[in-house]
Amino acid sequence: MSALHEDEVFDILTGKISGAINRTLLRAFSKENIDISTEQWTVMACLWNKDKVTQQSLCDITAKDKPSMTRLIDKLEKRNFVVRVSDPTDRRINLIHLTQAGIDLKKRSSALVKQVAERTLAEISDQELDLARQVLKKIMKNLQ
Amino acid sequence: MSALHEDEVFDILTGKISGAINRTLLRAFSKENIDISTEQWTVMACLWNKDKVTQQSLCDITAKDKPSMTRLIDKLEKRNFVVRVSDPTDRRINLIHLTQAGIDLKKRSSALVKQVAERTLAEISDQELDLARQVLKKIMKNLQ
DNA sequence: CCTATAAAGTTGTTAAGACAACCATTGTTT
DNA sequence: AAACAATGGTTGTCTTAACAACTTTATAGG
Repeated sequence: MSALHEDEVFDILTGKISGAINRTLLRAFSKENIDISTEQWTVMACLWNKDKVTQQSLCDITAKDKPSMTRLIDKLEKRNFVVRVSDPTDRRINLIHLTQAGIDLKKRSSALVKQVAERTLAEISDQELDLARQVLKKIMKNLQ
Repeated sequence: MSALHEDEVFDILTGKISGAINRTLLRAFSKENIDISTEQWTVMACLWNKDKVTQQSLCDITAKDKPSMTRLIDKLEKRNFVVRVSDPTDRRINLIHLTQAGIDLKKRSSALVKQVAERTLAEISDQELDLARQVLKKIMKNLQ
């Protein structure tokens, strides 16, 4: 009857789910000597999908704020996975370019990610997943 | 066909959902001059449900590690919402007791939390929510 | 023009999580 | 009883997130 199921909202709130996935993936990376955090990986995943974009657009996609992105990219640049390239037509803008090492990282990590995703979603049907996805979408929309 | 819907796993991974709920609630607290973080609130919520428990049991419930809990409780103690009480029968143990201020905080915050929860879950039927919950439960189980 | 405003990034501060190493106390095993 | 392991907490270090304040560059209005 009630629309409030506090325990479940609570679990999402505490980040139990995302935290658990995060830790699992991080351990998988470290086990394979891939020296990258999951946060850094999500930025890389954006770039593998579309390269040479602004920091701001990476913020929008990952729902992180600008300072967080600045520091993440600092670390990725230090590890030589990306470089900042100033946009000649608008000098406020940094376009983030993948390096060869950044491109190579995709191959090294994608098998691991697929493995973790499969383990995470085991025994969940496509139907169930679709429904869960719709609910999550509505929640995101409700929060703007 | 494929069980991999990477974009959605990705959203959970990035903590987009939990982050958005978190920020919304934090802003609601701060707007009402309730000086507490959402992480601190989740610990308080555990205590409102069951008082005088060990730090370890709070770790288990919130899925945080011991150092994180030590520091969260440091902060809650500094704000006078809880006190550490040494267990006389086992001197390794701190039992975390709510103070009167800690008890009072529940009333001040619960309306806000209910409001945010309602906004978060708007236009989502009980059926949908149940299904989503089952999926999340399976995911948690898959990750141990 | 030129002033105001907005956008893109950076820096500073504080809070939090992960991990390892550690201390104190209790339980167990001979 | 003594050595050992296990449990409950704390501290140290590194990484990350949120928010505010700031710099630089571009755009819009008068």
